[in-house]
Amino acid sequence: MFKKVLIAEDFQDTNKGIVDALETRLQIETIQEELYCDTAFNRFKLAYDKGEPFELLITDLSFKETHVKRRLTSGKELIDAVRGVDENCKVIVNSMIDDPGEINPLFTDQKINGYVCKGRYSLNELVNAIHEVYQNRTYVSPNLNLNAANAVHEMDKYDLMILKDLAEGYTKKEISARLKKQNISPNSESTIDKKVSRLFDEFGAKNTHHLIAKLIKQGKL
Amino acid sequence: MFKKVLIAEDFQDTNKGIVDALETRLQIETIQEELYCDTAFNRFKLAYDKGEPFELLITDLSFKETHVKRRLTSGKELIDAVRGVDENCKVIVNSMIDDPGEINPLFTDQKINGYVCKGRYSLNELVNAIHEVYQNRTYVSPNLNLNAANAVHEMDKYDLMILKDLAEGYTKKEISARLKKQNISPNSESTIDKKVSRLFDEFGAKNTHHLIAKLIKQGKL
DNA sequence: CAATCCCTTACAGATTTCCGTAAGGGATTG
DNA sequence: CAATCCCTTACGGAAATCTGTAAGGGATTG
Repeated sequence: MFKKVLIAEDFQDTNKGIVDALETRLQIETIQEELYCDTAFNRFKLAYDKGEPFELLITDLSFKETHVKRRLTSGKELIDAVRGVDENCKVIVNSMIDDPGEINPLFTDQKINGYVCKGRYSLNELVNAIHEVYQNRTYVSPNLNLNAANAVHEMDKYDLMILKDLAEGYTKKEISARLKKQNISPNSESTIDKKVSRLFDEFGAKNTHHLIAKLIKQGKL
Repeated sequence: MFKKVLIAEDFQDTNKGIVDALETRLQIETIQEELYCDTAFNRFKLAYDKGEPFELLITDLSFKETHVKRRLTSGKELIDAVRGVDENCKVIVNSMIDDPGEINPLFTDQKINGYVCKGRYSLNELVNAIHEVYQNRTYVSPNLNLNAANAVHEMDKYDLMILKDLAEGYTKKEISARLKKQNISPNSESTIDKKVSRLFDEFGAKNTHHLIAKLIKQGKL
C-alpha cells in the first residue's frame, strides 16, 4: 500500500474524516493534510526534492477564496503543478461535482487516476479507489456514468457559469476578465453578450434582470 | 455537556470528521449520524417518544437528491419537523452558505441556536459553537457579519412593487411612467433610482442583478 | 476546392444603470 | 422664526447593457 499520501481539501472536517479512514483502514504511514492548494504544492515539491516523494495526492477541485492572494486556487491547477514536478504520482480527485462533462477532461487531460464523487458513501468509495489506483487501475464513482455525458440541457455549463456571476453582481467586463485569467475560452465580452442575448430568446426574458429572476424562480440558478 | 447528539449530513467523510471531533474533544456519549433528512427525523422522533430525546441536532442545509423519493429533502424542512416534535432541542446548522440574508431567517423563523459556515477551520468553530449553545447562547461564524442583514429593514410595499417590476424586466423609466399613470407618488425616475440604491446598501448588493437574485433566494420577491 | 454554416470577436451607437450634486418643499424642533 | 432633517425631483457624467453589423477562422459538405 502507499506509504506517503498528501491530502488537499479545504474543509477541515472532511479532511479529518479522510485522514481517519486512511489511517485506520489502510494503514498508511505518512498522511499530510493541507487546506490550501499553494501549501499543498509546496509540501509536495519539498518532499520530492528531498527524495521522499508523495506517492498519492487526494485533492478536491474547488477551494474557497481567501483574502490572501494565492498562486494556485483550484484543484485543477494543483494537479497541473504536481504533474509538472512528478509525472508518476497518483492522483485521486474527491469532489462534489457530478457532471461527466467536467470530470472526463480530468482523466484525458490531467491524467488523474481516480475520481470519487463526494456523497453519502464517498468514504467507502475513497478507500476502494485507493486500492484500485494502487494496483495501477483507474477508479470512477459508480453512481455517475461517464458515458452518458451528453444530456441535453437548455443551458450548458458555460451559460450557467456566466449567469451565476451576473446574479452575484459581476459585470460582463469582470466576467470576461476572469475567464481570461482562468484560460477559459470563449471569453470575450462580445461573446458573453451574445450568449446571454440568446438566453433572453430561449427563456422569453426582456433583459438580464428578468432572466435572472426567472431562472432563480425555476431553480435553475 | 450534551449527552445525546444527532448529526444530519450527507457527506460521509465530513460526517466522520464531525463525529470524531465530538467524541475526542467534547466527550459526548451518544452521537448518531444520519445521511438523509428523513432517517434523521425518524431517529429523532423515535428517541423522543422513548423518553430519551436528543439534546442537539447538527444539520447541513442542502442534501443531494437521490433516486429515492423523500419527504424531507432539505435541512430547513428537517429543522421544522424537529421543532414540531421538540421545541427545546438545540439546533446548530453547518453549511457552506455564507449569505447573511439567507442565514438570518434561520435564527428568526427556525429558531436555530448556532450557525457554522463550512470552511477551513469550521471544525474548531463547531466545537466552540457547541460550547456556546450548551450554555444557552447563540453562535454565529465570526467571518460572516450578520450585521449587514441584521437590521432587517423591511422593504415597504413601494420598494417591493418596484423590485417586482424590475425583476420582470421593466426599466426604471417604464416603472416611473406606470406610477404616474396610476397616480402613485412618488414616481420620478430619480426617486426610484434612490430607493433601489438604498436597497443595495441594506442588502449588500453590488447592483440590481445582485439585489434581485438575493431577494428571490430569500423568498422576499 | 469552393460554398456554407457556425462560433468568436471587435466595434459602434442607443439606451439604461449607477452615483453624485443640488434645489425645493414639508415636518419637526429649539 | 430659523435651523434642521428628510424626502422628492432634476440633472449630468461615467459605466454598463443591449443590439446590430461585420470580419475572420474552423468545420462540414457537396
